[in-house]
Amino acid sequence: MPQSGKHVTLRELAAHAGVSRSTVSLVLQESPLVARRTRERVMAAARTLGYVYNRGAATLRSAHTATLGVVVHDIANPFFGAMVAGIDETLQNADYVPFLVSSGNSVARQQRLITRLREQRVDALLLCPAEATPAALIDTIADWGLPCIEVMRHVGDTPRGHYVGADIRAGLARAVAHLIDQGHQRIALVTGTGHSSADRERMAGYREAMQAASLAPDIRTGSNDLTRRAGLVRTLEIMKAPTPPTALICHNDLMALGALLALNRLGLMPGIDCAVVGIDDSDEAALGEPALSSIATHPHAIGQAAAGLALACLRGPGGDAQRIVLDTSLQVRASTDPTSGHLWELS
Amino acid sequence: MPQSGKHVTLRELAAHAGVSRSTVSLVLQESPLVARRTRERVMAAARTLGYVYNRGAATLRSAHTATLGVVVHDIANPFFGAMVAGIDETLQNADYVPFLVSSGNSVARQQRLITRLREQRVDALLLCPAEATPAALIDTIADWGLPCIEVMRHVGDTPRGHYVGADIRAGLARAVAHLIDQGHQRIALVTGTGHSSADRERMAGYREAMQAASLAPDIRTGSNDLTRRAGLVRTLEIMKAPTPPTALICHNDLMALGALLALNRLGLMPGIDCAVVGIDDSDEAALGEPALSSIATHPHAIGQAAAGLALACLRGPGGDAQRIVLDTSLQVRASTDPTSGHLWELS
DNA sequence: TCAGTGTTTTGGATCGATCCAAAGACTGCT
DNA sequence: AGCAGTCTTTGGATCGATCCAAAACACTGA
Repeated sequence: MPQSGKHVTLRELAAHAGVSRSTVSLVLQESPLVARRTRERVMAAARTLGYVYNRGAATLRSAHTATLGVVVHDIANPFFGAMVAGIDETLQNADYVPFLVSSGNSVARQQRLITRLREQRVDALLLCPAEATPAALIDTIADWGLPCIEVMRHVGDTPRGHYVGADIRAGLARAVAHLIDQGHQRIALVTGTGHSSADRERMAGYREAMQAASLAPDIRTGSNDLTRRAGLVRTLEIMKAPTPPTALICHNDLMALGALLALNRLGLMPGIDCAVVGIDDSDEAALGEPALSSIATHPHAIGQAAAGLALACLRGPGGDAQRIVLDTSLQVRASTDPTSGHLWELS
Repeated sequence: MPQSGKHVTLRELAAHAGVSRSTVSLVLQESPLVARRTRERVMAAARTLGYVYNRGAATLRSAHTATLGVVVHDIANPFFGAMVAGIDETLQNADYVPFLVSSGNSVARQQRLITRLREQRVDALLLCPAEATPAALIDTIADWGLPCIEVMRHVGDTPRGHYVGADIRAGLARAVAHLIDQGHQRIALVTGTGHSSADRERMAGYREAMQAASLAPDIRTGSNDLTRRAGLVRTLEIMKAPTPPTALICHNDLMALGALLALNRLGLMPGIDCAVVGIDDSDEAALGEPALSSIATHPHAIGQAAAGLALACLRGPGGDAQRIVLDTSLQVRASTDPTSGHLWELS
């Protein structure tokens, strides 16, 4: 059936079905106005002709593309992998398609990508901003009239517009409390440069909890490379001090897993000689040896929430900036509590 | 400068710059026909008005969207993370934008996604087909006149159209030879269902090499879940036989890392009691303890090659189906050769 | 000054859908 | 039959760019 060669147009489809273009258009939009029998006739014709809807043409008139821009700063990070899966799932039901691009944490690249997305006339933007993104960007995007939702990170001290994230602060408080419970006193926080909102949130939650327990905060900022390798290298560095920390809270699971590797190399027993906590509770956290304690941020749910919020913005322009902050929870495993045993989680 | 509210059109831009629409159009296409001074005037006007090119409108006339569809089967797999980064990079230079979608290895979902992409009139498709994709799909896509490049996997026995992949077969031969060299005889291949082309290629390379050495092949097929968790579970199963294999070649690094975890749990020393080889040489392979030997498939380069080939197809329709197969190499590390020492690779 | 040549610029038609106001078809009721 | 009230269908006009053939312009040399 599907004709090779040029595309079938709505006009031809109308001719074939013996109705007007307008009627066909209504059918394609699933309008309730058109009679059932007519709709069926048109659908049948569409099938036999191999008609493909041309969203670009529709966009020109209706100013709505059924696409969403998604900008992340590191596509290879498993957190974003899971988040994107959540986004995908939610959009799927609404027949939206995501344009997914990765800024590689470069502001210049992010700028170019956003321009590209704007040329494509995406209906909305989900943005995990690159570090050092100028605070004005969000206002600029708002000026453009492009709905934008910041995810997990935000530029400036507090989200200026819509925001979806996780309650990292509470998570950190819980993690610190747990470590203190386990008898730790020298608890360090290993994070990025300290300038991104994600870093600041971690630092705030950590600092509060430490101060509440009258312990001296020990924050180790570094580069914005937040990979396994960075976790490894930085832990090697940290642990060679004369009186190193006895517990590390790492910026994310990747770095925490790197920290575990470092401890191994140093001949230290993770969880016994030094406790390690990650953030994200990625799939790998539960599997390792020792299993990694982690603050669960539920990336899949965050992706769903963000996409859902975007769709809501598009349906009704609504009013105020929404701020969705999902709960976190602490998964205690062997890397902080050797007695937690080998409850291997094989689903 | 950027006006809030409605979009500036090319028409307004032309009026503001005191030239005709056609001239502006030529400027935007960077045509050499227009005089330098005119071009500058138009560019300046574009800046002051905050003009944004409307690619959708352009598409309607010129039948070319500057977008590429990219369909992978598991976005969370680090191989695809790196591959997508390579694609992104190459497209960036050509001002193309990728539509990235994930089929989750479901044929039905893949079908829907491809329809969505077709509605968006993507100029070409990069496809890592879901398992059990009907062989006819590639022909159908060709009938549509949509250039398509299969990546890493292909439907049917042999690629029907353009294909970019890695020489897995040679890699497997090398891996088997290396293991035999290390004195192994009971070498098992742990792979997916055995039905995807990726599986078949692994099996073929493995079988040849084993037969060449007069050893009995031992192929363990299973589900098409190719994750760390699957590697763990399946290795636990495999190793509880009375005379288990002494070496495992796993479908990818994720599964191999899972296998290492399993050996740990069983109290076996990876690399000594049982050797493990992965495929992909992902970032994590080099970092673990023991470090994982792996067949390097260079996902970044594959992404670049695939995107490059797609762009080439678009420039000149060219002729024959191209088949690009990149070399693989074997990275020997402690998981197969304990004497390889701790040459920790910290770049 | 003018024909000849090469360089720039231009208006009208066009791509494939949607929007809108108004026409047509049908029903039930007087 | 005539009319009001629904339910369906319809033909322009339109969105914002590109394409193309032809017009305008700028030189050059006779």
